[in-house]
Amino acid sequence: MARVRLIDVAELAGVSMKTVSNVVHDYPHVAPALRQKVQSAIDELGYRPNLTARRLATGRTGMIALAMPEMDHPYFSELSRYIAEEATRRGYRVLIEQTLSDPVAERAVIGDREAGLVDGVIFHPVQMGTLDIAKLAPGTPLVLLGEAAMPVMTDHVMIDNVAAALEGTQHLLDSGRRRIAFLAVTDGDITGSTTQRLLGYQQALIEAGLPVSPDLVLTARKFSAEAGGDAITEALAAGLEFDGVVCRDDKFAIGALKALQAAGKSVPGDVAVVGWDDTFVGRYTSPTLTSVAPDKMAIASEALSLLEDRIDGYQGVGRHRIVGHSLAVRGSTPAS
Amino acid sequence: MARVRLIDVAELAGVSMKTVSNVVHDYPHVAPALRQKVQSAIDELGYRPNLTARRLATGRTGMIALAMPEMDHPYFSELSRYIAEEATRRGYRVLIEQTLSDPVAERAVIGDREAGLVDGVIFHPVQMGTLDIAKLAPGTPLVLLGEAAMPVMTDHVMIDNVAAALEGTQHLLDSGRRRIAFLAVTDGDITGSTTQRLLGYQQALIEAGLPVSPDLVLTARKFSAEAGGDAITEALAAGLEFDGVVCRDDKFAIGALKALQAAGKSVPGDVAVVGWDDTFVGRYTSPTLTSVAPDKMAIASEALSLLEDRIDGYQGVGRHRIVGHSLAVRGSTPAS
DNA sequence: CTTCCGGTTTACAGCGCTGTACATTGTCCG
DNA sequence: CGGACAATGTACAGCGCTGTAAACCGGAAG
Repeated sequence: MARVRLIDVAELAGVSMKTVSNVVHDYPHVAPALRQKVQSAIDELGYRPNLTARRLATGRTGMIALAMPEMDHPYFSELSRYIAEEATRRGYRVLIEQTLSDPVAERAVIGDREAGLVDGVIFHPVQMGTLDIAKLAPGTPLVLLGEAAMPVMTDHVMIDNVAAALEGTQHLLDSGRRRIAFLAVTDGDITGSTTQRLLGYQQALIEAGLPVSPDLVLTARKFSAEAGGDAITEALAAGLEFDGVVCRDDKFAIGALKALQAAGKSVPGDVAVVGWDDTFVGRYTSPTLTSVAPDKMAIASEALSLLEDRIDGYQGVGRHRIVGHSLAVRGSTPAS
Repeated sequence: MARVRLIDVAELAGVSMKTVSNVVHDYPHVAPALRQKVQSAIDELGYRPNLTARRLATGRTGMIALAMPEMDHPYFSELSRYIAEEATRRGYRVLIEQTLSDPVAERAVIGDREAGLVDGVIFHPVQMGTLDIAKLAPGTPLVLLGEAAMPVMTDHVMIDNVAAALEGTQHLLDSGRRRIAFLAVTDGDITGSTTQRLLGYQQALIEAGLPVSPDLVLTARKFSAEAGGDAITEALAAGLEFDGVVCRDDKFAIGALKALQAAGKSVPGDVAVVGWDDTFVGRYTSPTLTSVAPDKMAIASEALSLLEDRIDGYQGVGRHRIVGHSLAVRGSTPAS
């Protein structure tokens, strides 16, 4: 079962290696008869081109890296799916790179000690600032995902967080809610996401002529459903009154749902809840979860198309694509 | 920003390419002074080895492919995470290959037209039989995941489905349930999983001296939460009585939970529910979901270690590893 | 009949790295 | 002081493929 090489095929067919290569690549100027003969030789030997060698010769790997915090976070796994599909469509393979939000791992993703592995990188940073990123990756084609503030030299895809938060909050206002909490800011949260979402939330309140009360902006220990639930429980225990919650994250929303029910509050009767990311889980909580829904498919296709430009040699300044979002209205908010 | 090559470093340091290579690889027999000099040259030029070239020279790619039906199915995304972590630990990178349960895509995974891309493949087949697989991949190091019936030539990792189903059913029996349904068999389900789980379910009933009633084995249209829920709703409408449900899948269980509640049944009061796979979602349903919990981390590490053997040249017949499982008891079943 | 031309095909030099075989140097004994 | 041996270092041939430049060939044009 020794590997069959191009030259083996060439010898069997009695032609040069290059001709075989041309047949493999469907190069048009090959005489039909020869093409036929070469093809049979290929079939007979079961020849399969060695991609590594091809890569070394062409300098292209046909692979992109997808670097995300966690494969099994619903938002990222859903996004990965679309990116994998879009990449396949465009003829790329996807290498996964799980950073687990670790700064060292994030740095490794782009400042990798090795090179020539992938043609480009799609990266959802958590810890790294855009400046670090730009410094480490001056050459690599790169597209950033998420809410990192406008990088200067790097392409970037996101949704309009302010507008989305505004709409989510508005949805609660429309159904008559007046005391709406925001869940939550987190210590050490250096992502811009929270800030922007909080901004949209405040803007909606202001537009409705309502006061923006700092009490209503809750704080959570960390990013998890439990921590979100605890924040709600504590707020309730402290006597805070609210009839709606806008969450920066479905995980927080799920925690909130549980905590509210545990405290005897009905959802959405007493308190309505809006989540964020429209993940799979929200369809199976009870009640089901109303959630801001980024257009994940659009994120995937925009990211790939920006990346492909860069791979093809585009050198301009960072481009920023805002893709669409909507509000998936479900059981955790009353029909407005 | 031209690429820096090994030879550039060698020239700057005034040594041979191979010595630079030795320094890069921490080969022990290099004189400290020389090592130092080479290292500075590396740093000065910012040299980064070209992996593609290395691969061509060594014949090893340091990558494995992970082929799964869907990246965003909770079970698979959780498993992917562990596999990605384990692979990183062992120095491999992971290429994802999403089959979407499509027979053509599955075939492509192993019978790929190209070669030399990865050192090995971890594959969770859905459509392909083990015979097809063996035929297509006579040379590639390969490890199968899931319940494909004992492949002869291929390594394989799974949990003991019969035992796990038995335990899940027993758990319901222990709490006094006597009419336990199985959710569900599906038309065109050619996976062995359902069969084995059904077997364990029946065995538990027999051991408890209970009749095995075909009525209690429900049928679902397809694999989805909705279809699972519908099956329950229909059974209820047809007047079927049951006080427990063992589900072959968390998705079915989630659908069942919703359908039972919609029909006014309390869970676990009237009907207790056991799911399968212990996915993330089950922690956030209400009630939370008791579920058979395969040891996913063990699956990942066993799979990698079998695969590594094969990559290292092991040629024996297929080995079969049964890894552990447990029952994650939560709110959908009464404490027994 | 020769020339020219475009479509075909070939030979061969890399792509950047590593493994092998061999050369060199230094050290330790007898 | 010479020889044996280990420790270091080098030269160079590939790994399998593709790009380039050049050769080839049959027919249309002159």
